[in-house]
Amino acid sequence: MATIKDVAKYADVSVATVSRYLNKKGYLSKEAEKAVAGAIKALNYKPNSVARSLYHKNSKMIGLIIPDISNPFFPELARAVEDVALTYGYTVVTCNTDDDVEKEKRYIEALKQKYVDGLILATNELTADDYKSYQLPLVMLDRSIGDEIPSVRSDNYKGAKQATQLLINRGSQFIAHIRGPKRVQTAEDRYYGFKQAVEENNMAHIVIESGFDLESAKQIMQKTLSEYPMIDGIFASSDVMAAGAMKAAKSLSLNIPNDIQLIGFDGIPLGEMLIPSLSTVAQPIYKMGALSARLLIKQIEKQLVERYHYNLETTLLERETLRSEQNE
Amino acid sequence: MATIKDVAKYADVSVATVSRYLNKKGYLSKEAEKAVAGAIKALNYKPNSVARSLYHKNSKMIGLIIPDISNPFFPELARAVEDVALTYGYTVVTCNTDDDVEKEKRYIEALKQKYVDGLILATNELTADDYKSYQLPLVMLDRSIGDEIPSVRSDNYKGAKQATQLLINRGSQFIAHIRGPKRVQTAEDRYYGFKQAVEENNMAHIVIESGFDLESAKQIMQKTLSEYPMIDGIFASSDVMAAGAMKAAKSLSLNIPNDIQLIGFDGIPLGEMLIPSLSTVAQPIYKMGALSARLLIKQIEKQLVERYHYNLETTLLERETLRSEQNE
DNA sequence: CTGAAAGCGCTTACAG
DNA sequence: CTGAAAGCGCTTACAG
Repeated sequence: MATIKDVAKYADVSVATVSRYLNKKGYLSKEAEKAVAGAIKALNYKPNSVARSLYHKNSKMIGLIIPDISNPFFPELARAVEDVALTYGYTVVTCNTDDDVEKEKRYIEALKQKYVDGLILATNELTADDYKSYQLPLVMLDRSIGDEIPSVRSDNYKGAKQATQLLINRGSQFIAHIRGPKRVQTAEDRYYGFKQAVEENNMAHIVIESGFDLESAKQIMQKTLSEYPMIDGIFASSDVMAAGAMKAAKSLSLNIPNDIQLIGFDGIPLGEMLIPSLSTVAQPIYKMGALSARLLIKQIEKQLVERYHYNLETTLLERETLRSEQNE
Repeated sequence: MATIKDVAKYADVSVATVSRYLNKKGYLSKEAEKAVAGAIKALNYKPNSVARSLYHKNSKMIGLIIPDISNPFFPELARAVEDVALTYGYTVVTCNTDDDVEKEKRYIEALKQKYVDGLILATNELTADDYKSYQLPLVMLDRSIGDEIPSVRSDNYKGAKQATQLLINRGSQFIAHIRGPKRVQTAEDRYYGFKQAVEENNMAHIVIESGFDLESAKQIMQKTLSEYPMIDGIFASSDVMAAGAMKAAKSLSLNIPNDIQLIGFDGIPLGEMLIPSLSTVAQPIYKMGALSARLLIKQIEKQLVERYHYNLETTLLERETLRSEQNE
């Protein structure tokens, strides 16, 4: 690979001149400009990013810290972050932490040693103080943690409340909420939205807790449906959990939506693939990813950040796991 | 952040000595060792990866080039690559090319400027010559391209043949194969496997082509099932396409597996979430990712690579879209 | 066993 | 408008 020295020699100027040309900084005579341009072309010269990094103490890389890319919520998010990053000339390094604090810390250390310019965090483990100690531009995705670190979330509370209300409007009389783990903020918010709606309507209900995976949701839902045959509506805290609930209902020969109406949360592609297709509270996943990337880059580039916290609207997607309006 | 100079000053030795300590190279007196260790601890010193990169012309980063992380085949692959990379101290940069040659080239250029150590390619666009011109350690994932570049694939031909044979054994009389685009090597291989099986059995069949997405598969399958009501078995070139076929059958009130048996390809988590759960030819996705990462790292570290080309076994997963053995 | 020096490929004050 | 020089934070021959 050609270096700036090779270009300078070829163009018969100094490396400083080549550098000025590259960065469009400082004065350059027309001749010098032409000579350098020619040399760059002739040698197929590309500036070395590592050398630039060393000088500038930046890397044009951002880190995306997520629990697990295999969880179907994250690929679209990751995709959005990458698309925006590419637009602004950044590269993204995705790190799967499996919700392991030590792993997360190690990853962040490694990234700092590489001069990453900033971090998007979609994990739940560290505290605001930990994060501040990194002295890096940051964005929290899907959670917030104090006022100082910008955050992008969707309105989990409101979406959950709407979903529950819809179940009620469509005639469910006894609603089960299968919620996610207590330590996960979004699971909490959704639970409170559910709670608000059932209480406002004085609705019979039950809340059960499960992991976010299909199998746990299926198991616990099977048990719950057997014990509480009066359940005729389910609000699941994620689409994958909803798929588990569908399996559970099927195994008990319960028909969806006739015997039980079902609504999930997230709006991942899976929902459409199910039969019946899954009604859900769709989060603007791509938008969340894109927005957090933009927020991060603004901070990195020291531009004005007008707003620090985003609570994005969700969309109710009525599909086949809900009875039609006529039945209201 | 502390630098090697700070450490040297603190320990009252030269930076060369600190460097020797860091790299466990060359002789070091016990005292020097102790002093340096103390200084590193006291200053919480971490070596700067960028400076190291500049000297060594490497980066401990590998690039993973895929069409689109949103395609459910890729997250698990990406996850495996990252897990193995982490083990060996590498960071992975995932790049989505959308099967766009220019985008792929730009990504690779950008990675080279950052001194990436090697590339895992799961894309279909460039030629062996393009790749060789990059002068980087390479592994082809899910395709192969000449003998010189190592490759990791699963045995698409054999898996497809087995799937088709299974459909036949279970009593299907007229089998449709919904295949992927011609330009995709895996789609071709699966098609040939299908072809071989139907020909060996003298089985009535039809082949239709579709994109790998749900919607195209559904549309074209709807049309095909209407035109060919005698179809009683479908082999889909991917699980997502199979989900589309399920939707199509459902829309025509056809029962799976009673009216039509169905088998997909890939073994992504989606298959289990469907109702009925999808029978499929499971690729060892995680293993493919892990193996390609190991192969790449071996090349990077100039270790002996015993084998260049891997054709991994698939596993037939019999689930609910196939009739039970009694019906054979 | 240890340090001074050169070099990896850039950028940017500084002097001219 | 342009070049020589110092510096970003490391590593490694080389000399002692």
